[in-house]
Amino acid sequence: MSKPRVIWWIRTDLRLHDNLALQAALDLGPEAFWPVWTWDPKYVYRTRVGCNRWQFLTDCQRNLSESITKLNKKSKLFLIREAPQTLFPKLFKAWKITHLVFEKDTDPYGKDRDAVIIKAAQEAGVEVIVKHGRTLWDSDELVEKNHGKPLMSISQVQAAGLKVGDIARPMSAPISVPDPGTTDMSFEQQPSIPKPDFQRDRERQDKSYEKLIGPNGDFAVPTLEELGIPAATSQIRGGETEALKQLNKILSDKKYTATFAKPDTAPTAFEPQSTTLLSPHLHFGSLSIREFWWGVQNVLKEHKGKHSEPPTSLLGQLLFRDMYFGAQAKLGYSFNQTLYNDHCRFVPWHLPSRVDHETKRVTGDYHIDSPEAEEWFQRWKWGRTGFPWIDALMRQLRQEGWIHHLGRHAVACFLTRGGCYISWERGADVFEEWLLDHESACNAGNWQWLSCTAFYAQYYRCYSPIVFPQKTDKDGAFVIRYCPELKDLPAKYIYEPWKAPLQDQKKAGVRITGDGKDPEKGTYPKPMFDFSERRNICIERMKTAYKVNLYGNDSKAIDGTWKTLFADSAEGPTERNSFKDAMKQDGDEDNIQQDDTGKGHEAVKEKGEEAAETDGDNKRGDIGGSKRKRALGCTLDGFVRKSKK
DNA sequence: GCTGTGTTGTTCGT
DNA sequence: ACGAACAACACAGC
Repeated sequence: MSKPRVIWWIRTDLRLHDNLALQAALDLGPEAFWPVWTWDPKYVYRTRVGCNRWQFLTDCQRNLSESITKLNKKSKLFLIREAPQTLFPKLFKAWKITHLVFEKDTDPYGKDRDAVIIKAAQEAGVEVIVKHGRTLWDSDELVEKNHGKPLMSISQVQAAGLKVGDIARPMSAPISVPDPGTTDMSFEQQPSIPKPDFQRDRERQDKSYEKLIGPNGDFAVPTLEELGIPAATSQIRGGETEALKQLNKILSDKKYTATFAKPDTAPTAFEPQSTTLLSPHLHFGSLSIREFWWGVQNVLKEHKGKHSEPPTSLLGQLLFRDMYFGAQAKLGYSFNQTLYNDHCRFVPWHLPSRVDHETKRVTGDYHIDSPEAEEWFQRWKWGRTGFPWIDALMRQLRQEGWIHHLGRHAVACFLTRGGCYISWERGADVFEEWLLDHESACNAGNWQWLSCTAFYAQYYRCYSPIVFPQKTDKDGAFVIRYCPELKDLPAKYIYEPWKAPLQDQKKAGVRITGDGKDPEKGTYPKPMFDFSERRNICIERMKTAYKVNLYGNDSKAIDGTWKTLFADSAEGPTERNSFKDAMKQDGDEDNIQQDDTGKGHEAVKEKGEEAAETDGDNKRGDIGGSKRKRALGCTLDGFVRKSKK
């Protein structure tokens, strides 16, 4: 038998340290060894990824490629611009591959894709080696030890984890890698079909597929320029080198590491942030979860005095991550949506997802059942709600790709059960696009947690956008950083600027006016509703939803007959009007839309959703951001661009 | 069936 | 600063 010719297929493990798949590949003693990344159109076009995460991903790829080259001048990350499903069969033949090695992926698409590749490899006589690696325990084993059920609580994770076994100690990075063999690419590239393109940030046509191995014929990592994506606005950078530096910084502060308690960290802190900022590295695998786990364990072993415990400790945070992976492992695609999800409570939120009942999956489009809710959603997304705490967080999310965990709680509660009564799936879509650390399992899980549809049920505990931030930031330094137009307002009004007398507004050079749709310079919008009124309405409705007690897989939830069960829970219009009257005091027109028929109101659609609904007539690039938002008569996007500077 | 606890609420009292 | 009431869910352990 000839010596192994091995492809190390990298997807979720952009690192050299503690890499089980890499080690398994090297253990084969290959005569030829290629580190390969396939440029999957599913990610390039069909996953919502903002400019900051594109930057972070390509940072990780470039850093890994450089690190490989340091080990062997002839080697690097071979980034090939084609879908793995069509590429690998050709590559197996052209490079005479004997083994394909990769880290086990966890999300439903990843599992489907890998099943296709494994089959193709077997047909080509290529041996496949799959190594679990990106979670503490293999999520499928965790489910098995949890009696075949999804992991829904931290105690279940701890119990099942004990049964699965010890968490492996991290391995160090290899000191050398074998030469690659031929890099002959004399086969046809299967053209990629870009439509529909979910990338709202894409400014120009994507060119990353123009040549199979890149514009210079060197397998290089694509630039944002090639992708047609504008420069990142975040300062946070990716790569294994960065990740290990950051981890060491955290671990060298032994007291911080040993006594970390999540609920006590401040969501208003910045530089340094009160949490580790390691989650994006866990997502892309530029940091090994075991390196993190055992690094903390080593500090705990030496620490004298009290240390924190799960679930609030650093290790507890990692356990929560495994919990969400363990829920998704069992529930599959349904975990990321309400309908057909038998563990997600059905709540008749506004703006619910459309579902394809054939595939039982969401289409990416949604029902605009209430124009008012759609407007609230847009104002939430673009940081123009008129609640400075919420707006500052949403602007931070967009600019930095990161917000503190408790900040995520605040905006998620506000959008769903504690304010807007809008489907958590709308919020999850926005987080998917903008978060550097977006992880589909954690995102879906946390949104269900915060919306009290799974994992958590105390819906009467509701975050106030005024009181909550005051606990850690009385003067609103955090708000002022992201809403600088409020910087000269007296501190006592910083979380409720609409209460500032006109004289104070004048002195501060800001007018609290307008509905956030077309903000004039020197203004900050009025709040889009009375918060305590909305909180009461939401809690009432949650109570009803809990009483009705439907889950996402219930036929009544799916076929729409749930409506009869919620008949007496309509919103009281009188309450709302009292707030609107109050807001008219200074003579400004109150523009909160009250178009109950929806007539004359052009629905705003997300780019990909629009394309998904129509039958593909849209030319790519036709659906520009500004055009899309003009449909609402709304120049929020204009505000966004301005604020980027 | 009862009781205590659950990573991360708010308001009001002392 | 701390504790209780608010109005009240789910689950584990007994």
